[in-house]
Amino acid sequence: MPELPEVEVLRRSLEPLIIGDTIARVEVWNASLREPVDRRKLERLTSGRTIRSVRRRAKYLLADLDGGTTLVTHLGMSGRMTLVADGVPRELHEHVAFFLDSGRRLRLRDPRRFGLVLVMGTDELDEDRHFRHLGIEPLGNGFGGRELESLARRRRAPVKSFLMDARVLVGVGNIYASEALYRAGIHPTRSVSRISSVRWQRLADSIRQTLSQAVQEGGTTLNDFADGRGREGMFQVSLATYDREGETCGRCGGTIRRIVQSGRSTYYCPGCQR
DNA sequence: CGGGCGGCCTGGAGGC
DNA sequence: TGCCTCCAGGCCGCCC
Repeated sequence: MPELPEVEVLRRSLEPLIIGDTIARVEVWNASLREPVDRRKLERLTSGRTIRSVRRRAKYLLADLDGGTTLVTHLGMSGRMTLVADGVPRELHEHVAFFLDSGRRLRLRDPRRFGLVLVMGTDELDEDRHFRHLGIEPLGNGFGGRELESLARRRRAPVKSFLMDARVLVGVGNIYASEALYRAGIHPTRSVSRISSVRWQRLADSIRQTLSQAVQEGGTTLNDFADGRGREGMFQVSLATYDREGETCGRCGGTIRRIVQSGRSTYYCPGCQR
């Protein structure tokens, strides 16, 4: 579910609410997420510690705690993290919760259990197997057409799969890959070996624009997504192609098509994308 | 090695 | 109403 914009929206919403608060205790009702949650370690490395910063890397949310540890969470496909008062009853599929000194709890709900909760030393993040292979942050410095073009050298994958490869760049999932390609006017099946420098530049600009706009609009809520206060996003209204098979393209009046690439749906406009 | 595919889960939608 | 199949925003390991 959540791609870069959703995790960034979540991060921004939580940051002012939880910085300076202290984790009093942790509850793990169901440890079987994508990887088993290590209760002992989680308890040992988080309880009694104050939250000093809230960051994002790729689609991971990172909370740096006192004592040089970082709490890592990933929402998988269906995860939602919200801050509620202690007294609010546990919701369906609420698997893990952090009770804070302020009398609130940060809870993780994740029906499909593709999410992740980990804790590690802050200095271990870069070498950790979840992070070490990750590519460029598309909203950070050092991302542009030139970088994309050089990463594509000696590869021949379809450009849509390339954009979704976390070793290349992070945060772009199935929705934003389709949307960015539409804005750049590039056909999703085009091989990365056959894209000109000008079009790489246009694609990098489109990725940045699409992601930034989605963050501004609070992310895309198709089913589950909400920020830390439970507010849903608005970017689904701005989607030009995603989940719009058969609808009319706003630019050329053609019909949006759906195809399957590497087992995932891709949406595009045959008139606008070459 | 790059790239495609299946599997991990549950729930919602749509067909009959 | 129920039952079945298909599909879903991520990621990883396996295979060719």
